[in-house]
Amino acid sequence: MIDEIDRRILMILQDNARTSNADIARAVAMAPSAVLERVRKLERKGVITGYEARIDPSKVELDLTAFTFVKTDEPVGAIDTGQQLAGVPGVQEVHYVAGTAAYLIKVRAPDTRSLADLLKVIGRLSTVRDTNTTVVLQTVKETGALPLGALPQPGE
Amino acid sequence: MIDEIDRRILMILQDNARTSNADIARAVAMAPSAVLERVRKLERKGVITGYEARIDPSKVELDLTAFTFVKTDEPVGAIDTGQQLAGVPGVQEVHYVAGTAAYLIKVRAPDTRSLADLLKVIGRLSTVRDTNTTVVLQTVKETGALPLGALPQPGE
DNA sequence: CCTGAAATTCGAGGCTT
DNA sequence: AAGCCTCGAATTTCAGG
Repeated sequence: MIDEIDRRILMILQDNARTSNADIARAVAMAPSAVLERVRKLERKGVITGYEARIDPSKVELDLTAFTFVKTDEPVGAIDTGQQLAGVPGVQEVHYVAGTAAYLIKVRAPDTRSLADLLKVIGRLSTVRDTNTTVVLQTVKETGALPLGALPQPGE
Repeated sequence: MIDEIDRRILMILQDNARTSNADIARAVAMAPSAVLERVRKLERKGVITGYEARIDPSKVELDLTAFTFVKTDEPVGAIDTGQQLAGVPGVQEVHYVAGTAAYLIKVRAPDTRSLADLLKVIGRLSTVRDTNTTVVLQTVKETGALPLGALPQPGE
């Protein structure tokens, strides 16, 4: 379904979504229009789901990152609460995780006061039992790029 | 430093990094070249740090997402271990978090076996004391887009 | 996957504040 | 100096073969 050339195109676009077709074409030794055709097909197949500009949070007054475990009352399998959490401004990610029915969410806020407000909004949702927040002090690495190349070897 | 037009441009590019200058120009009622000039300046100032293509993990055999707390021995303030963690293939994010000297990392793998391999590699790092992994069962929302618009209001 | 025409990019240069 | 505009050659993108 996805051949070696597609993988190389995906790696290039993950690294820089604005790489020109001409440059990609040179890298994979094809005509620019053929590259474009492959990219469009990858988009249609849902392999590429979009293109995002990455913004430095500190440059737009969003210095606070936090991860919050949200425990809920809802029946196992339902993700109603998840949808509600996803709709709260400042919530970047919502993952349903193993263990006690809970979500792990990633949150951005300008400061601790805003974070408190955000957690208050979440705490008010009817199915939310409690929350447990871990504040990030420093982010060493942060990328959406998937490991399309080599994965770690067991080693032994 | 960043005016209202810049904010609108950033919002558009966060949503779709490949939006043409012509389209952005229409949206903000300016000439395309002026938009380009602003984008270049935002890049130079470090506000825009890059452009990433988003790929559906399930379409490239990466169905497993996990968050792992990594406790270390290293002195407070050092992020040496963090750099090492960032270099492990499959590790997307590395955050130094409050509490006991620990990192929270986000990890991608094709399956549980690969995840185990990855955790084995991490466990072998000399400064790593132990790890605690939470596996994601379902991802409801996942975006790198920052909340540039409205943030949640306290409400009361 | 390649060729050719319409749309877009993005630099140069000029105008206004 | 800073910001926007118009203009035109290089590039991107789409239709068709």
